[in-house]
Amino acid sequence: MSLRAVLLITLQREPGTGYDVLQRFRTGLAHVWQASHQQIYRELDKMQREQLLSCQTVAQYDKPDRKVYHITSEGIAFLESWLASPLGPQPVRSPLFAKFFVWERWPADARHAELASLRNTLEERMDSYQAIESAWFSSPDSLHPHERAPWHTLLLGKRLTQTWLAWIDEVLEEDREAIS
Amino acid sequence: MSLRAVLLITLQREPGTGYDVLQRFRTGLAHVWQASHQQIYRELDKMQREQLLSCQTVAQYDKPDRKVYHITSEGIAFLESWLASPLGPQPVRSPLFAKFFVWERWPADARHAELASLRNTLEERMDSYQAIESAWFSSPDSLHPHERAPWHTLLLGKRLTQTWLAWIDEVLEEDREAIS
DNA sequence: TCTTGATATGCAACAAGTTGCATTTAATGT
DNA sequence: ACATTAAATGCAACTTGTTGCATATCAAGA
Repeated sequence: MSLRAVLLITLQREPGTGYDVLQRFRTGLAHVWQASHQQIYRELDKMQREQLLSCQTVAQYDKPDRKVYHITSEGIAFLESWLASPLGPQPVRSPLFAKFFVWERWPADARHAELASLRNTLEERMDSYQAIESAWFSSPDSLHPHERAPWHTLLLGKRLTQTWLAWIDEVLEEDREAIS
Repeated sequence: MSLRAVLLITLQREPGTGYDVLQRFRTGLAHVWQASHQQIYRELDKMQREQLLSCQTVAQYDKPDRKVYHITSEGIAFLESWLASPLGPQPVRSPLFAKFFVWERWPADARHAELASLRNTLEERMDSYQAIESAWFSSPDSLHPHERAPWHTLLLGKRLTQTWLAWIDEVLEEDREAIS
């Protein structure tokens, strides 16, 4: 249900195609939602059939058509009711922690590769958050109240990522000491 | 795939029934994995059919049978190969952050209810982590190296939860100021 | 006594997300 | 000249997770 809501949120700000949404998920919405193109296209199509979105097909000579989706009044109603109803707790599912639980069976080289690659992912994530911050929230004090809210989420995203990074470094350090 | 691995991990430590696993997910594994009883029962059954687990049906007079699952050598092989292969990044999906993106459309009372209930969930989570720590890791310095690893994950879980709590309080505070 | 909650298991239908495949055009790099 | 990447869309099959329902026993509390 949340994918729908996120699609409505971004299309309400600005109408666009499936591909446009995919790009937004990769850039300005990177810390909010990620989905594959298949999922996006399928959901947009379904939402159009359910009247939450309307679609203008823009023909382009010698190129495949662009399908530009717009939110409808039904879509707005759906979004408002989604906003009004509480989310309910998200289940904890951490395969990495599971691996830590069987540390003794986890081969050292696989462990190091895993943690190094995770560290890398987190640093890239940090960079992308930083990029979003520079692009949209360079002077937080002069933001309108409703612009401050998304800025806060970015702040939390950064803090959580930093907490992870610090922890990984501690674990790697302890592992190095244990070997020596 | 990760649910399978988690089931193998806990059943390798100690054989048990679906219900047993459900209890472990609610207590000692609360910061690692959570799943509903339906999911657990179905997956255990499937894994038995695929020879990753064996099952002893223990009849109990006047009570429904207990199905005790044990890991097989194939199950161990599966687990080892899961441990050896890297996890790949988990997609970011945060419906709460999405709500923050449309702050201006998010009714104030729904917002407060949402944040208060999340705060509550996080504090309960913190308590359950604390309970796990007291029960299993009361003296971290005297733990064996492979016992320290799961303790580390608990530490990270606590830190992440605390980061969330601090952030929520900041947001609530700013919101109160904005109203006054 | 009656109800609630814990123990213990399961089916069926559905929703959400992944993986693999497939197409066309244009631009850019080797 | 050839290969790759980006732009742009989609289908089909599969896996994973949720929701609603259903069953039976036992203990404890109102």
